[in-house]
Amino acid sequence: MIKHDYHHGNLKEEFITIAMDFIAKEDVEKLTLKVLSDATGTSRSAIYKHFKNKDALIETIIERGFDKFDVETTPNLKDNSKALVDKFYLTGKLYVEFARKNPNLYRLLFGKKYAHIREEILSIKDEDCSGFAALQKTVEDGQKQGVLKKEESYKQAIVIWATMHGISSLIIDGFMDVENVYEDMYDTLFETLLTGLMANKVKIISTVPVLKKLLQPKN
Amino acid sequence: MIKHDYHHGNLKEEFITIAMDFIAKEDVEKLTLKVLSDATGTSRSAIYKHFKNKDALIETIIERGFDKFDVETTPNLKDNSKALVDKFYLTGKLYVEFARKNPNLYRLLFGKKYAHIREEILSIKDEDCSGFAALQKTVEDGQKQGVLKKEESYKQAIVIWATMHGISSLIIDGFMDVENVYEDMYDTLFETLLTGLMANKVKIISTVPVLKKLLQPKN
DNA sequence: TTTCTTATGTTAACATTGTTCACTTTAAAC
DNA sequence: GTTTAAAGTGAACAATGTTAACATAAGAAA
Repeated sequence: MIKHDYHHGNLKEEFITIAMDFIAKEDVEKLTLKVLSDATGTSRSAIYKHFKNKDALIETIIERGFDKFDVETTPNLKDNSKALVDKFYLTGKLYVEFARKNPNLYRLLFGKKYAHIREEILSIKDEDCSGFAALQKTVEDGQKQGVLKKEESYKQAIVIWATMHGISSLIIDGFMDVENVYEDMYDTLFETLLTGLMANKVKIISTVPVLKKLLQPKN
Repeated sequence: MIKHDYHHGNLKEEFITIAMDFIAKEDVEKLTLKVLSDATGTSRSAIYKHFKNKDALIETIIERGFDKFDVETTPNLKDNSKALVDKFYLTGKLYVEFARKNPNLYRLLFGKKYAHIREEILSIKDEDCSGFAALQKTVEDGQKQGVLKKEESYKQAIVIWATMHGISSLIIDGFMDVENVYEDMYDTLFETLLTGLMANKVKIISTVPVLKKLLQPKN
């Protein structure tokens, strides 16, 4: 007679941890209930005592994922000790680096497959707390300071996001072999973006080397 | 005794057609062998007489998909009757519109899930024929004409692609409700991109209204 | 302490998935 | 006309998510 460990303790949290660790290494598609039951030493149906179904676990993963994403990226935007363009530069870099370091999680958060779950989560969350809201607010600050062109802030924010999302996706989905030239690529991308967004006649201050060079007055 | 239609005729091509039609409406993930067998009135294993496995069918779909994509987008880049910036503007627009009209196919072509199949296909195809090569060449033309900044053409091409891929992905993956303001959004995006890429001192000609306005000399 | 209830686990079973295998039928080559 | 290979069939497999009936353990109630 095999002795079973009933009442594992904190099995629910353990499922979540294992799932997140798994996604850190492999694609969400490969995360099966068997993976979870094997890792916890439970049966394949044990999870249903803690989650309604697999999607409910995924939902939790997405929530945690967005928390992690927010913690690693948005604080920069709100750090007013930094020059405005530097905030954009650094936050953008952190964005791309998050995607590079957590490709499977990034795809889970920003891909199509679980869009229905994401939308449910984001509709509940306070919209003003989202990263995009912080981005848009920073764009508005930039316009007030005369650094950015006067334009609908929503549209400018989308342009910035699309740029960062684009380069991140190309990298993690296998279209670029940029392990080495990644920083160089990012600088070119950001220079182009910032140049396109900037207003003309204002002196802009930055402490980021590549931006200093870009922003120094020409002829 | 049921009479079976042995030797269907062109079942292989029919599988491909049905699969492409399916993807035009629903996500690749929902394309099962049962869908194909039901639609053709065959058994679920019939497909194995024409394709090694499901992935082999997907491979064919991806090949056809890239053909379709190339036909609908790249010819513009090679049309030298158009002004250079207009080529970029129009091709970019066609790119985003392709994604909007064929979201499931776009995701299949440019997503991660079947990246291994895509890479196999693209490694066989003549690289110089790819859309990216055409883009890079146009970038080089732009530099020669003094329209674009002198910069590594590869990097500039990546910047353009990332921008278009980013906005396309955001739209089709459910982050923007731009059914109405889509053209407006694209114009803003393109203006920003072009402004960032342009060289300074050259008069640039365009017949696209929004670009005319952008390019007319200021101050 | 004993009993009851509920949370939390188990096993067995199901439909659906892609896939393989032995078999059957048809078309065409000889 | 016979043979052969191409192109279909159905049964079976393992893996998937899921459900249902059952088992156990922990803690509240007696």
